[in-house]
Amino acid sequence: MRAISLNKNYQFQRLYRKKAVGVSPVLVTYAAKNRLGIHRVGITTTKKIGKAHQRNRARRIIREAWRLTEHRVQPGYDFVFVARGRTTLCSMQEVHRAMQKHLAPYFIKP
RNA sequence: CGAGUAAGCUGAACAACGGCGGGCGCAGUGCCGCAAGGCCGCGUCUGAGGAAAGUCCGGGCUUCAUAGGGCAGGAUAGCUGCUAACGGCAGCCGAAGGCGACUUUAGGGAAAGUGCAACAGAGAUAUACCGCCGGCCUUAGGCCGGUAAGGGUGGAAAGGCGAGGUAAGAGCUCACCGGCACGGCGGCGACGCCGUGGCCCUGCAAACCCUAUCUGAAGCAACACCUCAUAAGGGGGCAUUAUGCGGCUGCCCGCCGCGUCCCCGGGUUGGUGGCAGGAGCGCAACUGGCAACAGGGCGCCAAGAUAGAUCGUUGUUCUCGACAGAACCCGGCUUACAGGCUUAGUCGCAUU
RNA sequence: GGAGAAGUACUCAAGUUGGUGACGAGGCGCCCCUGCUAAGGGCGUAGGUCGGGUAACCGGCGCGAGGGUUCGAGUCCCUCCUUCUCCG
Repeated sequence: MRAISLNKNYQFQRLYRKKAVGVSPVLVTYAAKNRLGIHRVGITTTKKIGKAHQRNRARRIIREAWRLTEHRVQPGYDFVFVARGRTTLCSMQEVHRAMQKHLAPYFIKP
């Protein structure tokens, strides 16, 4: 299934006000419950990371990691992933591992 | 073989599985909707660059009056051509550099006018400090006059250099060179060559300026349409129907509209078009032209997103992969860039 | 995506018909005042880098970076870099 993406600034601000649920050198994750019963995901790549090419690279890596993780996460939450400087240099597996760690409390219980 | 010059091309490839944007088709008639239609599924085609970048120029397109008049402002600056246009490109001219192939060049006007040239120096657009020469007074020396050859200062000192000439000197005279003016010849032209003349004219216009040419402004967050709205209310300033205010435009004219501006308050920040068949791309042994380019022929349609699509894993190969991501579209310029390839000249050495 | 503005020492900053040696303030160092500190007062360094000198000191380069015009650029022109602001 396709995830609805967050695009409005106030939607991002709602998550930024909370504490990050996971922090690592390659990824920062924010999470909040919504009442829609579906996933909504936003990706932030700031200008600090680099030019357009580096930011596109970081977005693709994060999006691929989310694609492999999505089926294990309980629906009904908003997530925001923030790329950091090292995200453009590392491999997808590193980001994938960091994301699994950050989202472990939200996994579907067996 | 070595060194060096110029121009151009390219910008890792392949396979499997999974994933993403767009177009087209099919299907269940599964879900939503009154409907148009949308979502889900399958198949198929297609999917970033030479700079997509910087936003430095030019144009298309759109709105503002139908884009109008004048001033101010801005831009360009050898000539001829090319182009939709340009500050771009091509060829040529002049100047500078290089043994050479070749490269670089904002390169109009300083006798239209104004301004600036600090410090140093006697003097900076006009000059006599030292010196040289002559005359007078005459002890050293002083005074008057002539002189720009020599010294010194400076980025720049009154064309350069040699000879004649002179009291000493000086384009004062002469030869050559340089600059200027006039005439002739060649060239579409910039300009070049030749002849004659006299020697009054420093530099800076990327200082003001003059001359010639061009120039209305804003920009796809433009703009058009649909929907919801921009409300109601409160406070304050200006104005009292135009000699006012707002818009087109920095100012004046002209035109259009009419109460207007600020704060509080509360609300909206959705959708569709614009949007990709265009000054389009590719090919060649076509025609004209030195070339830029123009004309014709054949073939092709090739991203169109809207938080923004090209990726992940595995395997193989090589030269081990740089700079880097379309956002309305084109033509240039500039800047960044691992490597690889091609073509055409030049110089040196060796051999024939 | 588009339209603009700025950059001068550690910080805030002045610098116009282009002219010597780049004002100033905070800061910093030393001294005085105090039992000690803060505040206050006085003096000083100007800061960086390269070269020379035992030292005092002298010279060159430096105004975001690189070129150009000029005898001479913080200033004028061109190209880049960085930061900030605005855009129903």
